[in-house]
Amino acid sequence: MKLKNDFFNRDALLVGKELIGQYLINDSNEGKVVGRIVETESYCGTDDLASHASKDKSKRSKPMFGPAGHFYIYLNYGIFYMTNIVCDRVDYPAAILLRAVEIIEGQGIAAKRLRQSKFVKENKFLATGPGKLSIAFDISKSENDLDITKSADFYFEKNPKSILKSDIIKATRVGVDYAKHCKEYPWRFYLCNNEYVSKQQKSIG
DNA sequence: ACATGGATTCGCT
DNA sequence: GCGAATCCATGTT
Repeated sequence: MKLKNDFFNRDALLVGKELIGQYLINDSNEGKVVGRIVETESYCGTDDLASHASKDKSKRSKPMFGPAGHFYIYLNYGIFYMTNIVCDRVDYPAAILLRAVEIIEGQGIAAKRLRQSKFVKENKFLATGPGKLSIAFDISKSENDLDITKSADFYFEKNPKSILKSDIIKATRVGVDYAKHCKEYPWRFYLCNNEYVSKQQKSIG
């Protein structure tokens, strides 16, 4: 069952947590790539100094202020695209960064895409980090602001098998040392003992 | 116009 | 734990 607007149109921390275990799907003409989400980070509000929206609405962060269920895609380090899914109500900036998935279908397609990026090493870890995830799912700036509740190419599907609450680890977000007190926020979620979670794992219980 | 720096990844120490 | 690769968006002249 596809996840619809009502799933995403809620508090970003709740959505970030509940996205763990759900499926991200890219249905392309090359074939289908399916990933089980194992790591996310929430960014929300203008008070969150780690969020692009903290400097108020700019041309870049505009999708974060729009309706839930749209992609927010941007280029980082001049190299990697970051894939976010907008949540919560219109005019309240909130999004979930998809940091890692375990690819369970279409590994060959994902591997082929990754091979074309000279910054990614080829191995079985196809989407263990936000940059690699975007390449594996062929997500780039043309997908920015795409409504994934309407798109036939990109969508989320509910995993009928739910994840134990105790298997979801809370942690601090990665790469936001500049964000003053906000860098301590436990707004990162990942699946306990899963080898496809990206490497940095400072759990805070 | 120009300067700045980053929601990363990999490889080496 | 640290540095390099790399380039766009943003903020500042």
